[in-house]
Amino acid sequence: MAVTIKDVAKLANVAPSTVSRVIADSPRISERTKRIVRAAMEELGYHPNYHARSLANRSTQTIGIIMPSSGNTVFQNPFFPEVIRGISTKAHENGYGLYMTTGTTQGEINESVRNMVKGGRVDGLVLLYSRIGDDLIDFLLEEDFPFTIIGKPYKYQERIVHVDNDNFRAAKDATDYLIALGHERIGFVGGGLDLVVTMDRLLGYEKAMRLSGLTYRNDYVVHQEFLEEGGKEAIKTLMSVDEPPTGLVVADDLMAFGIVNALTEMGLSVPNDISIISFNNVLIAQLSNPPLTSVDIDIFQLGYTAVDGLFRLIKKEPPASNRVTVPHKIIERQSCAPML
Amino acid sequence: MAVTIKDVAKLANVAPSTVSRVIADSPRISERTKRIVRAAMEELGYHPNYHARSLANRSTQTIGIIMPSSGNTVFQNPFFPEVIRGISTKAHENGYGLYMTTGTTQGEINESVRNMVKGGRVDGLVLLYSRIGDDLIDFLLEEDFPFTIIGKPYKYQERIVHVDNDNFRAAKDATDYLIALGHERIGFVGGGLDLVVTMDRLLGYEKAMRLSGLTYRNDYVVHQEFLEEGGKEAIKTLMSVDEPPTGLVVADDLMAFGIVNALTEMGLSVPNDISIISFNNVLIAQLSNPPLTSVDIDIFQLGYTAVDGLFRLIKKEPPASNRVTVPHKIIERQSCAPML
DNA sequence: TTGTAAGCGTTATCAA
DNA sequence: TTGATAACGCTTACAA
Repeated sequence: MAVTIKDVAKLANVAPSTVSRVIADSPRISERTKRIVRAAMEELGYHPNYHARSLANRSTQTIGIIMPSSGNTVFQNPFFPEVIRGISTKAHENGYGLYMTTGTTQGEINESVRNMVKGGRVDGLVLLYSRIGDDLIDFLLEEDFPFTIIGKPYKYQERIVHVDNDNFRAAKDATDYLIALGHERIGFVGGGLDLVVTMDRLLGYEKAMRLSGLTYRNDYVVHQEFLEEGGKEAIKTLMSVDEPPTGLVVADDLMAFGIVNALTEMGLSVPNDISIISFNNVLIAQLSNPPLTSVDIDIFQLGYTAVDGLFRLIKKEPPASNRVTVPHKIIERQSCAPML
Repeated sequence: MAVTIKDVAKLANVAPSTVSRVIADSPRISERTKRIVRAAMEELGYHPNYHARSLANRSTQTIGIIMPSSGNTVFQNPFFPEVIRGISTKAHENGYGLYMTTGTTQGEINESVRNMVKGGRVDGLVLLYSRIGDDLIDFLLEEDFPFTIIGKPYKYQERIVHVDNDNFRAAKDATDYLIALGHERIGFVGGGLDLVVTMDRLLGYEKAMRLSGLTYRNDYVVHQEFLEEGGKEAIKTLMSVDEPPTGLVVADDLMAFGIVNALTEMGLSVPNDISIISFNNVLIAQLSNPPLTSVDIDIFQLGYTAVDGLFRLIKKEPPASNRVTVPHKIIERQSCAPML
């Protein structure tokens, strides 16, 4: 059996409560007693039991990370490691650890979130996605449980602390970039339509098209998963319409990469035949051939800031604002060319 | 205050212990009682408290992941997301969650591991690296705490369950591959010399060189961090010796990628001026220009199998073998050319 | 088949 | 400044 606070108390000739106070470095304990108790802890190799502590304390020093379903495929997209890097950096700065489960279905995810929350397993949650109609949000709000969202909540935006890019604007900028190069037949490749980020970017794209007097065509808009495969599927669809687009706004680098590869296989060239601008600016964007012009959304910062907000919530400090917008910027590389 | 087992007991008109048994689905409780209790749980929205449970139980249903120091930079290498993907898949299959802390220094890591272990925060540990002289291993062995290593332990190999590639052989294969292409001046770029994997691969490289009667030159061997930057540094050193190598065995794709880029900047071409074969076969290897010939080590499987072994340990099932070797294979792409 | 009661290892409250 | 003692919410002998 492990050594407990009682063993230490016995050895140090004090009460268990005193030991507890020494652990907490309470100012109401004499330096002398502290020394003695600490010596006893040292001698016995004492370490506080985490669960007993959390139970008495109602605090866990850990935050939960909720990923979109199928953690299995999610890690294939470099977005997630990078956002976790931001999260873990901030968490670590505050002595917090990270807990994550991966579920294959949304049902599994919901179940595991309920367990985390109701079971008191974590002090707060960061949601790495925002899906339209997600009932997790209602649940968390109802429970009054601290959480932040990376992305824009599909409702209750004033009530939910979230960190996001201005995706509408970013997509509009990206589209305008293509338009400025002289493109008129511009397509859009997004992720699932149930993701808020997809909607925002789609809207930004649409706005740019309309403002420039270009026609918005339904068959120029395709939705796929944020994976290389998704890109390949998307481009097949797009190239099969009459008068295929000459420019593409793609919501994810990995998808764009898939598109470039598929195009190359078809004997078409980027940017000579088709220009592509994508989102995220992960390493792949640099490595792609040609390197991709991509909208940098500062993924690390997204994660870091979300945790910052979460800590405020946990400490019940009212946040300055419920929404933090992380700036984006277009990184120009070689996947876009002017129309002749 | 949250709803507890007592509230449920009261509503269902049974003792708390009965409720507990229903949760555990004990066969010694009548179906009728189970129904009543479950209805009560439902009605009150009861969820068991995780910490109380773990405390009474001494089981946490979570496994800890230990990464090499500075989790901050570690996620930049795609090795880690991929290995975590394997880990999380297997963990999820068994209803386990993942806990991870990131430390900036080895001291911080050690401290947080001690806390996890002594504090009973996790049921077992997976170490994602193996460093020579790592005292974590002695600690864990001493505590008799379940853990597995991805890589080869630097000592006690018969006692520690670990999952590894045959890195000696893999490096020998890689070197032989270059030799078969006619290269004679072959360099080696590895990670930190304190990593066991580096040593194994270096030894394999050396063996191949000697067996083929080629000279092993100290100035052909360089060690750097497993990052793009590391690669750039390495190649600077290597190109400054007299008679620089014409072929390179590089222990990591990301490094190799850095090398290729640096070489390109110097006006040299891969594979025409220098052939490169690297390790890991992550996405970057495909994307690099030229695509890299790389030794696939099945990272996912490494993670998956390590957790499998860990569960055996936790359940005290003696494992078939303490060492599992995951097969490697060379994926040929376009970064190697024959010497003329 | 179910109830009683003693832990599990802390923290927090109230006295002293 | 310290000590008793009652929570915290659950599991598990031991009884019944």
